[in-house]
Amino acid sequence: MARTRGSRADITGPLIREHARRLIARHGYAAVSMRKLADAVGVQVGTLYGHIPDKQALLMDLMRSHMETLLDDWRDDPQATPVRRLERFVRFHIAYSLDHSDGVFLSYMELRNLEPDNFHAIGLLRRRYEDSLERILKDGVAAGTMTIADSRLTTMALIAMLTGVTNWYRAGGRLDRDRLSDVYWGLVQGSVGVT
Amino acid sequence: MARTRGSRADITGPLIREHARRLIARHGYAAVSMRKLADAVGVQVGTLYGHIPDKQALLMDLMRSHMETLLDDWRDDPQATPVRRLERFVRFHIAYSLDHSDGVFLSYMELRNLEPDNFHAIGLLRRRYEDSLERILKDGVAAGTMTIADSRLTTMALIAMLTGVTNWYRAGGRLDRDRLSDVYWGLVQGSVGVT
DNA sequence: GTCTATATTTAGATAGAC
DNA sequence: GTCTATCTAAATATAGAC
Repeated sequence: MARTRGSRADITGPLIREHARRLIARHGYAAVSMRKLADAVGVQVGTLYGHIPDKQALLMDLMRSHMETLLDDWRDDPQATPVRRLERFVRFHIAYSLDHSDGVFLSYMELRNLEPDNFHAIGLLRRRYEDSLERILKDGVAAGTMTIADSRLTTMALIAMLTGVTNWYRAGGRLDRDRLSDVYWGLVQGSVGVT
Repeated sequence: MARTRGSRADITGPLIREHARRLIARHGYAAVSMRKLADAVGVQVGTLYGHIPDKQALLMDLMRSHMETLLDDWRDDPQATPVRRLERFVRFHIAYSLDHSDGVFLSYMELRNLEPDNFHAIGLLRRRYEDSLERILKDGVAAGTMTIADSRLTTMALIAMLTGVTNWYRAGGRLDRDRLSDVYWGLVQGSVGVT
């Protein structure tokens, strides 16, 4: 039991990431000092550097893990019809965005604070996710069940529309989540001309 | 001609705002120091404070003037049909977003850096703009030329979709602006069930 | 109106004790 | 693994000269 003062090695690392995600999502990367982060976690500043090399690495860790979880959670079903696959994508994206709103917000807002190499790496992961949607749209056109003027533009437009839900939806509000997804799915169906 | 050293009172104020808009849109409010701003403008730090009270007032000035210009430039035409009014809104919003991309981006990203009173004031202006779109959608439903499950949600979804164009559109790219607006207008028509 | 100089606070990061 | 103490740089803002 030769423990030092407040040692809890197993949980401090995750705690730092949790608080950093929340604080940066709320106030922005540059506005969250290492001291404020340490205060939120309940440790001293120096302690942070036992878990992360520097502030930029912390941001990159948050963004990379967010994108990897997103890509890992989304599983397209190539057996289903394109329309059904699109519906699954819409409902998945909304649910994921609401369940991980801080991560979604942060990953979108803090791209500009990544150093060039990190920016490029995250860009590749984002592109993979976008492409998985574009694949569905192209398959829908090929199958004759969707009408789309420009699949790339439509991909970007739909993702912007769906992700925007994090900006105004508040739990306990006028709409419940199922109803929310239903309405969005209706908008998407119309916009891609589902027959 | 008793001018002091580099005095050019008439243009320094506007120059400060122009550079601040560009720098904050690119790097974020907290990341742009008054020194960096002064460097970009070509004056010393102290000079800035002859034109603005403090950094927060500068941000608020940028956001307020942006919203007021937006509201002033958008003129609905109550004589036209709802569908025609919606088309005008879509094309206006895209053109405005591309012509003022720094201002649009900044006004969206830096809301969280406004002090409470300022946040509230900007929120009211944003709400007025949103309401002008929702009015069109409601009129379209009443006229029987649009099918909309939830006008408020659809308003937020459409604005998010249209504003998203600033995130990926680059002048000189694959699409010209007219073609871009055409495609977006097609998406919007479908999503609100224009008959 | 602008510059130089400075007051004061806060930032990211590290060293060494426990 | 964590804390205390500290280094160095950079932040916002102001005072007074020209």
